[in-house]
Amino acid sequence: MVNPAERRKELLDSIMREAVYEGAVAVLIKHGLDGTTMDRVAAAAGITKGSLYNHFRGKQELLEFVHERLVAPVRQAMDEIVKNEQTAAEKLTLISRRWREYLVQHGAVFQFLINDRAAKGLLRDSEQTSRASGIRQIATVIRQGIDEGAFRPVDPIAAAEMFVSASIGMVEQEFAAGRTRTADEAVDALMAVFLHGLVAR
Amino acid sequence: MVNPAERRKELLDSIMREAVYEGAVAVLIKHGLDGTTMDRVAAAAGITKGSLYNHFRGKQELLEFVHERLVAPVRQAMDEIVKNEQTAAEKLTLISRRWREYLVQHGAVFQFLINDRAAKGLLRDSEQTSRASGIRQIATVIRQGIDEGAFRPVDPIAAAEMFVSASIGMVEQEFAAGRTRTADEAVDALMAVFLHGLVAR
Amino acid sequence: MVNPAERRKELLDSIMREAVYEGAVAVLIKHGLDGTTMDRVAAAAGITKGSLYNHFRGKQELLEFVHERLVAPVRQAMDEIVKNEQTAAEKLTLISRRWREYLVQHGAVFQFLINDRAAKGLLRDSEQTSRASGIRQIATVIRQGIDEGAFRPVDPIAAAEMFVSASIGMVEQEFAAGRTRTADEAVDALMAVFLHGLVAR
Amino acid sequence: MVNPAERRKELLDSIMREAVYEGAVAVLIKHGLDGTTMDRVAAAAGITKGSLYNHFRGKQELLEFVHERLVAPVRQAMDEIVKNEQTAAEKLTLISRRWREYLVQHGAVFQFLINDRAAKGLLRDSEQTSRASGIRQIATVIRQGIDEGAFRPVDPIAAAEMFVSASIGMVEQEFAAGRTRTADEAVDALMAVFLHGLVAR
DNA sequence: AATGAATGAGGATTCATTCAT
DNA sequence: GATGAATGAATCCTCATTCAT
Repeated sequence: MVNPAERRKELLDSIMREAVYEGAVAVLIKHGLDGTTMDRVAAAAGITKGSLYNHFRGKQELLEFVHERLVAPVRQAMDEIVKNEQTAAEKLTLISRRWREYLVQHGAVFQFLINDRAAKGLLRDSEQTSRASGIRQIATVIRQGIDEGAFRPVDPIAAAEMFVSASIGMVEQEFAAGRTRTADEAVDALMAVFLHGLVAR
Repeated sequence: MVNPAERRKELLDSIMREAVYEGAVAVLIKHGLDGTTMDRVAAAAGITKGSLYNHFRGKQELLEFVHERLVAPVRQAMDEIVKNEQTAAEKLTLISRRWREYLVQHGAVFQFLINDRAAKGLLRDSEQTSRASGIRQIATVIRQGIDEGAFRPVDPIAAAEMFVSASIGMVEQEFAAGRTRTADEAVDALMAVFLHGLVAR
Repeated sequence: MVNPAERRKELLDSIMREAVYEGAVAVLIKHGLDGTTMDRVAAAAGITKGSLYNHFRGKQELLEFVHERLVAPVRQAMDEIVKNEQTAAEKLTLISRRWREYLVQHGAVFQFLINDRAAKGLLRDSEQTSRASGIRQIATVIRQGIDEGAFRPVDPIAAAEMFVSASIGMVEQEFAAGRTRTADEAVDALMAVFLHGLVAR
Repeated sequence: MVNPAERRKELLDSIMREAVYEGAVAVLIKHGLDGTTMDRVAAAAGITKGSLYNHFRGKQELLEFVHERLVAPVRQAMDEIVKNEQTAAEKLTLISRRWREYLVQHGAVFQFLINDRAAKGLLRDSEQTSRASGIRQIATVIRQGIDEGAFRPVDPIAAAEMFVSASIGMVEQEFAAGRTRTADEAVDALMAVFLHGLVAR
């Protein structure tokens, strides 16, 4: 298909992008989005600033690349879960658990990728898309639950927005307060409220 | 207690801080948090940059002052609602509605005050405190509900975190997507899920 | 009219602009327009780059200020000459001589201010205006000559463009070739051609 | 003389230089001299930047090559005109017309080739030579006119400098002002002044 | 207490040129 | 001879903060 020369080129390029990815994540963790300068990313990636600009058109493109690499696994996991043969409730629980694992694992980074969305022009599109697509997926699951008669006829979009925000919000508060919850605790608490509501019967 | 001279000083100072507040809000709306420079705030407040530093130790203190003034009314409203003689469910509904009104009303500003929270070092403490105190209040209400037997025995803190995040998240999504919900729609959707859960009976 | 404080402010400001002017001219002479960086101008003016930006919105504004200061005397001289009670031919001769003096005197600088006009966005408006206004003035004089019956009915604008371009062009060629003409030689040659043409009678 | 291998090399080389010429002109037109980077030229020529440096020592040499190719036809035309069996006045008129056609035709490019001459170190020599050689040719024609008794005994070099500068200057002003003259208008105006002068008789 | 000029430490981006493959 | 990734020096511009008047 491709000749060896091209293959090597692509390999080198992917190695490079890998280095940039890791460098950028390191910088994001250490200095925050605002402290993530091209200088620092280049240094952390072991290349020069000039080289960075040979591979990324600018800061925004670089950050979108990093963002995408960071978010892709979660998106994939969600895609699979949504396609499963499971009840809507089970799917929501699974999604909740996967997210939590991922958020906690990438803690310091998500702290910034999640929050700065609208604030800076840097990620607007990709992040907006990413959060929005998560919401769409969850809305699909909720709609499934409603169709199957398992869920009450709530507004699926609104409910999905709540679910996403609440999931992220819990993790955020833990980071902010330095508190910690086990995955079970967190997922149980979330699902308890979302599935059965606060009102006793 | 205080002599007239001091009194006048304080009066002048409060007038000045008022001007700064209004100027800063105008700048926040127009330029966003990132575009909110000391220069612009000074100009918008009708004073000079030097004066700003005579009244605020630095940018962070200034922004915290503005933030506090912005958030105070909401906090007060919440305090009153929490102290009311109403059921927990009624209180949550009221809080939800008040918030929504406030968020939508201050749209452009909250857009930034809410989002940039953790991202920049600028507001960390005050915002954290502010969000955290909201969560504490709501947790109190939820605990009340549990004690009265109206709510199921969920983790009040976790539930409060969800409630706050979901409320803000819904408004955020509306801003981001350019969509609009009426207050009733939004509050009904929120309360439907939080009070009765997704699961049908 | 103005209080002493304002007066001092303005004085300081004008001293500063003077320093910038001289620094900028020095840099223009030494490094050319392309080598005229904000850094170098600041250094040559004995201030810091930051200060430069407190007084000029950007490079373009700075260069336009320098350009204006450089060109103003010529424009004034021309205004006066045009208003004189003299024949059109005398006026053209006078203008030609004044220009030559000025061009030769400011040699190295004009070299750049004159040439880069359209090439860079830096001076477009002001220089265009400046050259264009010179052309307009000369066209007025030529029109006067025609009206008085002293000049033939040529196209005044076209003739003025030729006169200006030819005047500048001669000096340019001298600079470029390292040659030198006395003012008399140059003016005589120019006026000989423009007043009486090449054709013998 | 040359073996076939060398011959093929030269052929390839000339094809390549042709591509570079066309690419460079396209870039000059689209981005201006300042926006003419080696990257863009390489891309427009369909080769890689590295290759550019295998065929041109650097940017200056490349631009001088392009300049030369651009100017050659005009020079040739002038050579022929100068050698003609015509009166000096006829030759000047012809030259003026040819130039005008060429300048207008290559508008966007000349815009930069002409103006930036002295400003940038890029073309100094070649352009200087090119303009200087034009002046020499015209001076020859003027000298011819003087020798034949048709022209008055002006300084031929000075007059040639005026003629060249005035010709170019008129076109420049048209570009700058967005105005347009027909070839006849322009040539008539130019020759009217240069041949017969401003003074009426 | 007000002023506003001065500061200086960044930060994003561009580009001609080199060089290993 | 072609390739194109790497380089690194330059350049314009921003802003929080200080300080003499």
